[in-house]
Amino acid sequence: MKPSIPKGTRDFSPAEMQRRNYIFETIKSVFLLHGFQQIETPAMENLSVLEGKYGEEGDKLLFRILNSGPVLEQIRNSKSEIRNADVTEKGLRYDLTVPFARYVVQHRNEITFPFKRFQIQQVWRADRPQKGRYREFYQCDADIIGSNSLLNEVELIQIVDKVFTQFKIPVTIKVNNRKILQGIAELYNLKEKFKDFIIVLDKIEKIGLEGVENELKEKGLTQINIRTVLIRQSIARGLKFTDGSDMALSDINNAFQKCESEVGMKGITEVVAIANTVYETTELKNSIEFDISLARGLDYYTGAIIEVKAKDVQIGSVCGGGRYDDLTGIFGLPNVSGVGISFGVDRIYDVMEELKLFDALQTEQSSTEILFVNFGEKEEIFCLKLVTELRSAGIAAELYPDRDKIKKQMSYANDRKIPFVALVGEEEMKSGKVKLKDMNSGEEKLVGKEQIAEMIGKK
RNA sequence: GUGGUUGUAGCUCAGCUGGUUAGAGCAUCAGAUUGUGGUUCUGAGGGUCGCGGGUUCGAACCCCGUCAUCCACCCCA
Repeated sequence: MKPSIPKGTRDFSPAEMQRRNYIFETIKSVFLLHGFQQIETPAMENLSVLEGKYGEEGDKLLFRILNSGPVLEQIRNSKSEIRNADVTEKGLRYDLTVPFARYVVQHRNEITFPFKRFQIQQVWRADRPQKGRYREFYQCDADIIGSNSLLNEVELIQIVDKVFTQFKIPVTIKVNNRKILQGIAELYNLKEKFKDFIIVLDKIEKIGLEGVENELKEKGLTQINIRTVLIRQSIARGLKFTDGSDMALSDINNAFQKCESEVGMKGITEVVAIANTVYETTELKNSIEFDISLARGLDYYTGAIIEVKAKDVQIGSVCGGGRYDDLTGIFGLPNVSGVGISFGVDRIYDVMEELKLFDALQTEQSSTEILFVNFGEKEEIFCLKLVTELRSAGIAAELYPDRDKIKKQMSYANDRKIPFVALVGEEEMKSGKVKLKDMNSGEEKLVGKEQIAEMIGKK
């Protein structure tokens, strides 16, 4: 049998893990710096928790877990009708936000609000794999729940900027607001079909405003309306703006005002407030861009939405998030608003590799600083004592476990990029010295055991 | 779910218009070097050519099917 792993999953070898850990640790340290607390939730959730939270497409991409045990046999043998719930009642988590909402409701009495939590775990999607798209991948989420303040949005933007600055990945932070999109939907008389509408609007960059309107018409989604004239001008002019210019925004705001779209105006106010606070308080290293076509597919967003795209790398977004006003409501805890962002570690990895950002990082070296060559029974005991001493002094040391040829043991040290090798044979044991070899220079020196730490630059 | 790409040694690939024992580099192992790696030299092992069927005197190569892979659409981290 040829061994293989499921479609869209990957093994991570030591070299990759070192790089991945660097990414995890960097993100984690920024989260901690901002006062977030870590939690974990189970890989699987009850389907009732997951279903209907991610839109129609999301439901299709849920990994469902087959019920185990006698149930399966029963189903196979039964001639009666099989209900969905008999076959599967659990699913792998699709993101970290929905399980978090479930967690908050379940633990509401233990939580002090506003609750700032972060979570670093895998999620699974039954998508077709392709570039930058996997069926199992990690998300690093930071959410603030139980606070309506827009300062939270500001903080998330700061975190995003900080993280990608540390990675040296140039990014564009795109922002928009679902309330603005709702406002536009109102002007187009599309209030009822909001979901369909934003999916079409999302394509504006590819097919243009006219393309969007044509597609809306084709789908019978729009009615000709004087208001549309007003809004289409504003949209066309305000597709994007960067770095604080709010010209285009005020344009759209005017349209909202004339048409009395309260949500729309609220959305504009929020975007402007967030932008102003960011610019007043923070020197961003990356550019922030208002993009009216930014929609995001997840159903639960209601306010600010954020998406981060790496410049010069085509890979979709590396980070995304937004505000959800009533995600906990479905689980029985209404009126709790939250905002969050999610970093896609696997895509960040791909981007860093493409931009050759790992080259500058020392990720190849083994953690072991010194290897003791194994010469035989007596030497083993002698060396093991030394190894133990070195370890208690905080030096990563190991003894080669088998009495293999020296050549093989040296190759082992070399392959693992262990910088020092200690050779202790009969002669050395007699003299109480250790022959220390620097693997980079090839130099060898006889030293006393108390000098080892010094020699390998640990003192 | 729709469209396309590619499947040859552990890895990366070559293999002419179908023609005899299917090759290379890297990796592995052994030796040159019985207390020394990374360099060099010598040698060795390793392949149902994704799988199944068909055409043919003859198929890695052509045809059909199937599976896998990667890429694009959709959607997304």
